[in-house]
Amino acid sequence: MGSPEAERRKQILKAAVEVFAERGFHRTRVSDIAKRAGVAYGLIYHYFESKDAVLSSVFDENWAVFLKVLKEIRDASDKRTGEKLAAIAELLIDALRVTPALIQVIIQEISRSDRFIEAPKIEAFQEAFRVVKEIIAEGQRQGEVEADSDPWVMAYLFFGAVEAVCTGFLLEAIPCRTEEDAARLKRTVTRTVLSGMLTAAGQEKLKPGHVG
Amino acid sequence: MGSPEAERRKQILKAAVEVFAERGFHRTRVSDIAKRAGVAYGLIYHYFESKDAVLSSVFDENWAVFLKVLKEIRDASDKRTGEKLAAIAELLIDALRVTPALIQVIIQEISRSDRFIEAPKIEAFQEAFRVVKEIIAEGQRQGEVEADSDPWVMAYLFFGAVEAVCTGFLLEAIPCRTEEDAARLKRTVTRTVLSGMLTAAGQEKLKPGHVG
DNA sequence: CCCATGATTGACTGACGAGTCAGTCGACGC
DNA sequence: GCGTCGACTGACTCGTCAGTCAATCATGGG
Repeated sequence: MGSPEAERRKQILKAAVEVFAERGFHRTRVSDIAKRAGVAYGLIYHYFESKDAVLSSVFDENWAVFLKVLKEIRDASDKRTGEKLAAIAELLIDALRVTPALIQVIIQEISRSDRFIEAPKIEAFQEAFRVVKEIIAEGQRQGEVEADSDPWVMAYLFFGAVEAVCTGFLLEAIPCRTEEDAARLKRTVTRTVLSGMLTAAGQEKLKPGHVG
Repeated sequence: MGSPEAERRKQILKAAVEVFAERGFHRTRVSDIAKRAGVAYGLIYHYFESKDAVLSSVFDENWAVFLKVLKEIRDASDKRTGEKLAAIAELLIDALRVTPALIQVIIQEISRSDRFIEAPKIEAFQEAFRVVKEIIAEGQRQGEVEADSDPWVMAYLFFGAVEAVCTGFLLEAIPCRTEEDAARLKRTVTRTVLSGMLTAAGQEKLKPGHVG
């Protein structure tokens, strides 16, 4: 369970994610976070430098985990390119169903928003894109991905498509409550996005359902 | 050129788009807009109800134009599904090159951001998605688009992919300064995204370069 | 039992910036 | 010339938080 200090910290971050998702970062007051977490106003400043730092921590700590998994997928030698990309899409769709508020905060308050333009967050985002680009570029070398498209652009297309689905879900335009919803969504996303990127060779031997 | 009043209004909106793109909506003060437009602070309030109303006008007026073109594309009886979707992608990529600041503001400050969750903007966005969905659904009826994927989800995938490319450009990760850049980008986007959605039949007779 | 250390509290302050408004200026009709 | 009307000005007001800090409480060690 970690030290009681670490628990308090988590408790505050959890509350912050909730209220950020509900009202947006700018409209939530620090007092809202404190109220939701059941702690005094001032305590927030015992654990965090500023309101911005709270949002930053939400992002940094979760994005690091995401990046780690992303790199594991990239380096999995037993997976083909299509499977790797499908795994990423599935990872994100699962995350969406399990922790929608967190995904919403990351999408709405960080990837988007003026804050975006700020320094180290861009770098963190780019790193994820870079990993996807590397998977795609490797796939091109293996003849599994269309060779004459820019892997950077494809990486953006891939991420963007998945992100849009997340947004659609958050807007309640795309249902994804149940396992079945999620499975169907994964199938549509992987089939549509991947079959546009993979060559015929790249589509062989994929698990049924991934493409086709 | 319109009445001098209308010109003043445009002048303020133009300045607003510029500073919103540079600093983000929340970080720009009304005085920044006034300074950039070369008018007095108070004049902003002669033409607009509030700072929010300025952003709202930026969106409303430009989105209406976009929607109009979108519907024309949908209703063009001389175009096949693939061509229609390609036309939309090309429209957006051109807009990106011609008015990057405007696109940035629409993406960052409206489609994203907490503001999003607010009332009539969602509806406006959904309307665009709906038009794309209608194009796709019609394509499915014609046998030009994969029949067993949800047209809504595909519409989101399509838009999201294009939007991500715009974001990549704004981040300077994807170059799109010259005509050649734009042409290459259009080709990659249409080829990748469309070939994932279209059936073999739907890919026949497309202009070379669109898919393939 | 007492003190020290650090978590915890919440009333308070100070800055910032949206929106107001009393007044100026220039054009135009009479 | 003179008055009116509306564009235009920018100093000021006023609410809203982010962030501070002095005081309190819980603990564990001596």
